[in-house]
Amino acid sequence: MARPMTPALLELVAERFRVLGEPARLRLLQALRDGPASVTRLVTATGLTQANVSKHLQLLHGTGFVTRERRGSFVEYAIASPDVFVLCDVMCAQLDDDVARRRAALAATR
Amino acid sequence: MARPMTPALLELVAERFRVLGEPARLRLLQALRDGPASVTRLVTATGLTQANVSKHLQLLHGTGFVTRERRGSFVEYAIASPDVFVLCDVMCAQLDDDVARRRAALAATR
DNA sequence: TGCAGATACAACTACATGGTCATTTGATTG
DNA sequence: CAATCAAATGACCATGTAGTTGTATCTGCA
Repeated sequence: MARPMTPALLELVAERFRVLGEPARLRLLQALRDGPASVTRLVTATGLTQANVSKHLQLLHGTGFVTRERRGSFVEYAIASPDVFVLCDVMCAQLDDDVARRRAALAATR
Repeated sequence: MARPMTPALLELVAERFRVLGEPARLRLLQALRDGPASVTRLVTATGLTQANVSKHLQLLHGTGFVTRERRGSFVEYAIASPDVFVLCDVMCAQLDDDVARRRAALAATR
């Protein structure tokens, strides 16, 4: 956030965070970590319904988190950039820190 | 995302992304970047209503993004860890990349 | 104790969105 | 062209939540 950060820019950033703020979409990204996959492949991998997966993929693709490519009658989706996982890793680290902090705070009151 | 990533863990990560997926909350974090501030200070800084700011701060505090401390009759909120801004920076970078990619794709079809 | 400012909270409305179902579009093959 | 499989789309419902309004709680002070 080094730049001016206009409301419009802020909304764009928020939108991207919101896209990652859904367990189903995180599962899809996680599934794609092993490599590109078709929709049906992702359906079986995640246990979600086809329509549901398709919708989430539209969002992920619309925000540029995944790429889309036709392969015959299939459509292959793939991680656009490994940076997504950096975000997830930072989140996980913060999560751990937060848990530790809570535990410490709890211990202090005991 | 190096760990097992159970559904419960995934939900926790998603929750944190969702908290950052709101322009109002990003504005609050941005305002806190200059240092700790009371609720009223944040109200004037952001132009949001008091109740609204209070609610958002509850969420940010509940997820550990900000700390809370009473100072007399005021309550001072502060950034819990600068890591939040790392997340925002990565998002901004991805945003730029995505824009560039779109521009390139557009140019290719021209 | 009573008042005033600061913050939190509850109830409510409006809107966005996740999930499902049914249908449609697109591509392959016979 | 007909049949079939893959993927996308539209309609719909249910839920979550941002924002507002009004009120309650808490603190400091006269």
